Amino acid sequence: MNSQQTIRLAVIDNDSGFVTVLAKRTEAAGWQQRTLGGAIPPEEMVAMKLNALLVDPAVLGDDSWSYLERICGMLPDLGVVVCTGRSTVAQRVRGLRLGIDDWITKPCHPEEAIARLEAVSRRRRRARPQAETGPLVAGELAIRSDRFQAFVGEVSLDLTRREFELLQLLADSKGQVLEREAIYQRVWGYAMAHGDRSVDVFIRKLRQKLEKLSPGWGYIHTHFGVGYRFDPEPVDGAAQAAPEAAPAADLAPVHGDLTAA
Amino acid sequence: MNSQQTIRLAVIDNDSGFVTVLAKRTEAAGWQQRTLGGAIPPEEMVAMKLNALLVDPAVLGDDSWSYLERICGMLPDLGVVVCTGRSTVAQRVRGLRLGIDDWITKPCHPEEAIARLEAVSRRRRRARPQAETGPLVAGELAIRSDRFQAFVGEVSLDLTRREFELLQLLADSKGQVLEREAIYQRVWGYAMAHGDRSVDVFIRKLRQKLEKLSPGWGYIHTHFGVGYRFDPEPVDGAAQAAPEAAPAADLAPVHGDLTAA
DNA sequence: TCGAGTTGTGAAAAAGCTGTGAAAGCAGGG
DNA sequence: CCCTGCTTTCACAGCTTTTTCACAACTCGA
Repeated sequence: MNSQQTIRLAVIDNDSGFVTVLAKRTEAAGWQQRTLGGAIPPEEMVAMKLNALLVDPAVLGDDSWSYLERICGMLPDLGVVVCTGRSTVAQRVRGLRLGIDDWITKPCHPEEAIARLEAVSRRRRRARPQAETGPLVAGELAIRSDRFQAFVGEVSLDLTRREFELLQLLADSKGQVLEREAIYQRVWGYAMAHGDRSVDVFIRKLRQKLEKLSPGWGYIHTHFGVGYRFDPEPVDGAAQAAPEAAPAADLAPVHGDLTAA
Repeated sequence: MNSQQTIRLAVIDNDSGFVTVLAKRTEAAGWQQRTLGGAIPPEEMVAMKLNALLVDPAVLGDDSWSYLERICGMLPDLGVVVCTGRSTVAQRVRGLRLGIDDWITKPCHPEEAIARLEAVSRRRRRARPQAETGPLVAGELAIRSDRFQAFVGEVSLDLTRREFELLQLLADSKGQVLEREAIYQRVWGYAMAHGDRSVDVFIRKLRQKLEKLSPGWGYIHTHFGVGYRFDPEPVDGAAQAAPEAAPAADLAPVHGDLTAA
């Protein structure tokens, strides 16, 4: 299995130099990073589906402790790393006891911060292999990662592993256009050779299987010269009386979007 | 069940003062600590069922890196904390990348070391109080963990220990597809070597024994390229109903499972 | 409208996976 | 020390999936 799953990181810090450097490096590593100006409600964090959080309590103000405690309590899957200036042993111990995973002292090398974030989310992931994240619903489709399979109603699309991973990746970034290289990198796990058509071929297989079980819906859209975008929409064909099956998509906001404000 | 299960810690260090203080505190905290004079084979570590390891690579000699790598690779569930003297950022990053969970610099306060060890071995509190929930029933099968055995009616399947543990793991996650690596990790206790076929072989043995005492039921399903899924379903002896029509079990919502309660 | 560059398709070749039977290793009990 | 079960390893057959190819169909700018 792909061990290097992409990490979704949020940073709460106002040391712009540090944050910038960090952003550059995490991006190069293929992580998705979002910088926050300050504390945001735990609920929003949940929606962002983060793997890791790097935070300087100095910017949190007075009740940073209770905020951190709330975060750690409500997001047991989130790896939390504190990176701040001078601190006492007692403070660090208190933080770690409270649920924080690592505590780094500034100034620190961005590379080390990244390595520690990586270590922390590695451990978190291992501790809870596949949390009960309900199925991802899109159009008539239900994507269930506990089954490595997608369903229309009760019927399985009968996807192979790669097909499933591709579909999952696309659906995870619903609405976003993904370039072939990026898709290949994330599904296959290594760089795409020039001229490789694998992605196209698998897109076709997916479309075939989707069409067969869920005609009346268009799921995967081609962006010429760019890549593909997943966005379930009822096919506008006037002839289609079919799509009376409730588009459950809206009922289950399963996936928040990191890029969405 | 107690979420704070006692931690089994091993320490590889020769700073007797530090080790002694540490031992005193961990003992007070109810941990089981074992101090080792130097490197021991990863296999022995497996046997010790450790949760955490505190190690000063200085006492490991020259190939401390490869040793640590081996440990981290074979015992992914082990929390590894390095505690040593001066080090460069590059060394720390290398260590963390390699699988180490935390890296502390000496001199360090024992309390902080303990807090970090705790943070590192903190993991899901799985309230799996299999405290006599009675035998787990699936299809014609009754799995009785009190007997380390499965029965069809009164007849024992005559499972060996590994067979039983494998069956129990699968049945515990009924309906879920488990990957080989995950299965191996949880039944054998350490990471699966690439190309190891043990899981497949045991699946075959289970299938044989199940088939013999409970023909007419299919229990273990193969997911090509992924792993196996336990889901008892009556086998349609003659060419019967549609093959792909999902059995009722599949329709159940992903969350709560009434039969488990 | 033309042409270079892209994407969709079908099918064959190559690679990879799983089921199986059997032999080789191992550990505990006579 | 030998026996006896249990576990691991091996080699191979049969299948499934993935990759590769050659072409047709299509898009977009000149």
